[in-house]
Amino acid sequence: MSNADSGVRPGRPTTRNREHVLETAMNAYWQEDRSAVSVNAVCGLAGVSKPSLYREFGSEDGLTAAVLARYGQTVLASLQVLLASPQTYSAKLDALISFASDDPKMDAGCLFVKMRANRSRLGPQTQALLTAMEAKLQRHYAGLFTEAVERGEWRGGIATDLAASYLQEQLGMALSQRAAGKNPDAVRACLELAMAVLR
Amino acid sequence: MSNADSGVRPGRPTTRNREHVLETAMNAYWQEDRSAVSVNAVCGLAGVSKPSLYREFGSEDGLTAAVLARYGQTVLASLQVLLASPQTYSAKLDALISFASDDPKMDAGCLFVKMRANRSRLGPQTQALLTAMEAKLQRHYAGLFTEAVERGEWRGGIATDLAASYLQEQLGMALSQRAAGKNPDAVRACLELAMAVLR
DNA sequence: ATGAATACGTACCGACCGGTACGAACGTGC
DNA sequence: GCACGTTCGTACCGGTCGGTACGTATTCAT
Repeated sequence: MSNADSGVRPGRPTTRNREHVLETAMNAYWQEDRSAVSVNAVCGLAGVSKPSLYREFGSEDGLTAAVLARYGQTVLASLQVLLASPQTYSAKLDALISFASDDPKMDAGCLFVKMRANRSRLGPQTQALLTAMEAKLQRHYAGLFTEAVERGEWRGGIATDLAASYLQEQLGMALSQRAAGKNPDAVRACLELAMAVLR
Repeated sequence: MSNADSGVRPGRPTTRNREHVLETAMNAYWQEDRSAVSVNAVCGLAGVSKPSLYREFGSEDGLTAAVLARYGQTVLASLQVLLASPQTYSAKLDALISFASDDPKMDAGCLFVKMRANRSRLGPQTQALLTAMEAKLQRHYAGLFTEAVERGEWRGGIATDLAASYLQEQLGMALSQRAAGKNPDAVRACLELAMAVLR
C-alpha cells in the first residue's frame, strides 16, 4: 500500500542508466552554462535520485569529467574526422569556418569551449581531462598545417604550433560568440577576417 | 562593557566609505572571477558589515554595476585616451597590442571582458551598463578606423563597423588568455597575427 | 521458501548564499 | 542632562548547494 497508489513502480522506476544520465547532463551543461546547472537539477532532469548519481560518478567533478569525455567522443570526434578527410587545405578551412559559425548543432556554442573558459571553477578530474583534450586538438590542428605545407597548399610563413594555437583560439572565440547569441553571419564575417592570415 | 574590551570602537570602526568598498570589490572581482566572490567576501575584505554595504548599493547587482562603472572610469578611460591621441594609425594598433598582451596592469585580464563573458550571470543593472559600455567602446574603435581612412593611413577594404567589432573581440580574446595565465609572448604572437588583417 | 547480497531513494547534514529585522551606540539641538 | 533622529553591526531569515546515513525493496543462490 505504501507504493501501490499512483501506479508508480517502487523498485525500478527512476534510474534509467549511465547513458541516459550522461546524455541529459551533457545537454544541460551545453545549453546554459555548466556552473548554472546544479547536481540537484541534473537529478531532476534525468529522473534519478542523488545517491544513484553519486554512486555512478563519485562526485560532481566525476560527472562533469564523464560528460566532457562523452562530448569529446561524440561532438569533437567529428571535428577530427573533418581534419583527417582528404579535402584541400583551403576546403578544410572553409569547413572549419562553417562548423563554428553556421552549423546548427553549435547554436548553443561548444561545451568544450565553455568549460575551457571557466576552467578555474571545475574540479581536478575535469581540468586534467580538459588539458588532455586541448593537447589532442592542438596536435590535430598542427597536423593540418604541416600537411598543407607538405602538399604545397600553403606557403607557411607561420610556425605550425603558432598557427594551431591561433586556429584553436579563433574557433573558440567564434563558438563563444554564438553561445552569446550573436548573429551567425556576423560571427562568420569576423571569423573569415581572422582566417585570412592563414590562407 | 559590551564594547570596551579589545580596544575596538563600537560606533564608527568598520565602514570606511563608498570609495574604499568600491576599490576593494573591484580588485576582488578583477582578480578571481566575479561569481567567485560573494557579497560576504567583499564585506570581509573591505571591513564593512553587510547591512552597510546593502544600504550603500542596494543589492549585489547594484554593487557590481557600481564596480563596473568605476572600472570604466579608471581603466577603460585610458584606452579611450589612447584612441584619441594624435598618434599614427599603425602606432595606435601597436599600442593596443601592447596594452592587451604586455601591460602588467592587465596581468589578471580585464574586468570588463570577464563580465562580458559571463553576462548571463549578472543582474539587470550590470547587464544594462555593460551594454552601454560595449556600445561606447565600439564607437571609439569605429572612430579609429574612419579616422585612419580619412588620413589615408589605411586602405580600408573592411567596413568600419566590422573592423571595430573584430578589434573588440580580438582584444577581448587576448585579455582572456592573459587572465588564464597564458604566456604574454604567446598572447602577443596570436594578437599580431589577428591584427595583420587590419594593417 | 528463505537468507544474503545488492541497488535504490527518502530524508537529512553542515556550509554558504543573498538579503534583512532590529536593537544598541552615536552626534546633535536644547 | 537629555530626548531625538541617524547610523551602525549582530544575529537571523529562507533557500540552495554538494554530499551522505540509513532503511527499504529487489534479486539471486540455494
